[in-house]
Amino acid sequence: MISSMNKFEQLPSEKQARIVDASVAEFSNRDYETASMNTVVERAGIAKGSLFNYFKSKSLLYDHIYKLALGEVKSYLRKVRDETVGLPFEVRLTKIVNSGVKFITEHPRLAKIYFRLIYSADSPNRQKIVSELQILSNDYLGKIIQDGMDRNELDPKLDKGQAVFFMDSVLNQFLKNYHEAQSNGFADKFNRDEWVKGLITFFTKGLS
Amino acid sequence: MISSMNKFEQLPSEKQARIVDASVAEFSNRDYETASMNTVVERAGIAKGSLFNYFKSKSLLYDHIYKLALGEVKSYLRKVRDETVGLPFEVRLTKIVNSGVKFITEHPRLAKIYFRLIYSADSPNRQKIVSELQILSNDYLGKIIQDGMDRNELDPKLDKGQAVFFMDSVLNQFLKNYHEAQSNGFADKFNRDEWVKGLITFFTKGLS
DNA sequence: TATTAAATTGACCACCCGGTCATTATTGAA
DNA sequence: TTCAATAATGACCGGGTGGTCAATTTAATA
Repeated sequence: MISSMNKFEQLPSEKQARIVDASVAEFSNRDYETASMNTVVERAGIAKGSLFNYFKSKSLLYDHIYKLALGEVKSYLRKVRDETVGLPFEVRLTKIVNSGVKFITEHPRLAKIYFRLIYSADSPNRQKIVSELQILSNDYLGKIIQDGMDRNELDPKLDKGQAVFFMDSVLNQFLKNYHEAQSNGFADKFNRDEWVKGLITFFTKGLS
Repeated sequence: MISSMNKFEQLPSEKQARIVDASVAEFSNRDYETASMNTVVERAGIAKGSLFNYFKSKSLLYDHIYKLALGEVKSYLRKVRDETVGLPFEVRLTKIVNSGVKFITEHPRLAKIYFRLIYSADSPNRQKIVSELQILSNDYLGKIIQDGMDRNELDPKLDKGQAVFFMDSVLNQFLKNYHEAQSNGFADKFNRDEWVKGLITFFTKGLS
């Protein structure tokens, strides 16, 4: 099967990089509807017709870009999970949070696309993407939680679906705030270690 | 001082209602940038010039509408807090969640505007609004938590700011999901009591 | 080098946007 | 009933959008 973005993949990689960079820049600072193909071609230094030759529509370009962002997120998560197999729940969680922070620091624009994806109401195919992410998250955090239950670090009678949801909510919101603080220059006001400690305590012991 | 929306306030209330209804409809199903003044005037059955006579700009109309939504949210929250003064933490929390669910059911469009406000990245004055909401939330949940600490139901050494953040993240995300499930017709798949019980247990005892 | 095939270009299209303002319709006082 | 003040109207404006395509440049073949 010939992919619909074959044309793009066959471009010299330097040109691909310019286009990806311009698209990431645009989709990270405007939401999907507002992002402009004109701006992308200007930044990339190519003609509009060329971009529409490589990607048949704005929506297909967006597909390429958000999948790229998600792929990077997944790679960070997979890495930290595999590196911490067998370690206690609290240690793993700490490393996961720190890995999230690292991702945000190293790929702030991809992070913004990721947060737009999970929090905004109007990306194309949003419903499909969100439910894919839920499965991903259930799988990922689900395994971490299951390991914790197997080691008797977590309550074995936990509703795993709920537990995943709770952790996911707090972790994403924390990282989103961290990301905003960082891109506003307030990152120093964030005592990260205090927050990570607080998160762990909250997850394991609650508020009482 | 003569308010800039004096013109609007002096309209016959039936006309006001039509305009508010049309605006709420539009701002609830498109985000700020994408929402169309043309659509609003069509729905409201008035001329475009009239709308711009009542509100000098799209942004001022949006101000009016989101303040209306926030006011309604606040009124629900204030009511349930005042009605539960002196009750145990868990009971209060349960009633707060149920009140949130009630709000979503009774005002689904205002709920959508509220969630857009707190989760989307691109409303006008977003930074200002979000920090106002943080203060509000700190005040509101802060008091609930403080009461819990005073009754020795919660750890008196809690970092209250963190505790508010954690609860806020989970509660908002839960209500947002509930709202989406409801507007997609999947509300019956949501065993609300199970979730409320899970939330309370998570907040008080954590996952272990 | 001559010829053909493929890639690149940007002017152009129809459409929609927020906002304006001269014109028209409505109102209330004399 | 006249007339001035006010309210309502919608055609119109400049500008931006995603997308197209005939014309041109570049690359490959012979």
